[in-house]
Amino acid sequence: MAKFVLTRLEQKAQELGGPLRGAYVNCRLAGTNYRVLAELCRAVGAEVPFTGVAVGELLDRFREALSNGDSPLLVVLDEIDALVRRQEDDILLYELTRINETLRRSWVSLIGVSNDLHFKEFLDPRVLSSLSEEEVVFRPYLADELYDILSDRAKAAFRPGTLHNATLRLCAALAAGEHGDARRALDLLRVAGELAEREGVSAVAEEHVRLAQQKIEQDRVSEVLRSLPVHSKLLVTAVHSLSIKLSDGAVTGDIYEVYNELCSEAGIEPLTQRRVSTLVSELDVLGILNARVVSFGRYGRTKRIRLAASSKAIIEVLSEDNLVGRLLRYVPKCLQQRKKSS
DNA sequence: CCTCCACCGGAACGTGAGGAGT
DNA sequence: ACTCCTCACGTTCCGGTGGAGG
Repeated sequence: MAKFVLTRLEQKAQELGGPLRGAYVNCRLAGTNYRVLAELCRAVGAEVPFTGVAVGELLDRFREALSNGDSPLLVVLDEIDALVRRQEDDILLYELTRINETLRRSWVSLIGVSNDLHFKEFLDPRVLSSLSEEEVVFRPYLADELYDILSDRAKAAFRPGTLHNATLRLCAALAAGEHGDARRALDLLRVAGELAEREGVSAVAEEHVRLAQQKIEQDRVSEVLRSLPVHSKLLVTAVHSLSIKLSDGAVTGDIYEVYNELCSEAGIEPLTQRRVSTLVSELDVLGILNARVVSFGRYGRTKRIRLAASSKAIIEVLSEDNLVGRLLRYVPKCLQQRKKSS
């Protein structure tokens, strides 16, 4: 969205004869200060390597490339909160807000986009004050608005009569229920359309939308599972094999034990429990696992971990991996012992 | 009310890969 | 060839903690 406005703005500026350059960076995707800055450099035509140069050096190059051109630069930092979160190192934002003091012919405008309304609390006060901030809050789309957007697009993409009103309403309602994300609603409609087409039916029904929703989620999960590093795959395998016996979720200790067994079975050096703990948290965020801190009082405090992805998807995707695949049917020793003792 | 379990999760630090500049 | 950068991924160390049981 911000991207779209940015290109429109550039066009408009062109028409009016006041050149304007735009740079769009998604901070969460970029990941670090360095890479955000590197993208900004590229946007103004300075070639930089993806690693290897000091941040200060990048800043110099950025500054130089800017003062060579004489059109102002509009910088859009999407998901800017990702940049601010890891405290202490908001040098980049600080420098950006002060960069105009050293430029003569051009200047920089900064737009930060964030879904988190409170991210400003984490900002360095110096940054906050020099950002003569103007705040615009967009609320998420409501179902009705999504419906309007959808039916507008649908006119172009679907033949008349192939799309029921109720179908559109459902797409809009489902997407509004999540985060009011228009892209999500459009995806839903597109996939539902594809499903109906594959079935050879003439109209997209509500049922297709529900199927589409499932399919989108399944595809996402499979994709994530596939691209996981070995240790994470082993962890998922461990949780999976434990979930068969322990219906109400295993705890960190159990999982780490099984994970260790799997590692020696695969001939891999196991990671520390601390490391495993953060991997589990990451898998939680990705929606593969479900980890919740629980306390058993006297008997300690730990995380209860269970599968969030379907067992079917896990077996399907992980058997593609020839190292992890053959461990899927492995029955952990500690489970056998437990069966005897109970 | 205090203890103490079984971990949690922050912080600092180490290592090796990928690359620039000289 | 050598020094200097960043980043990803791990390890080590350690203070913190909810609540059952004494």
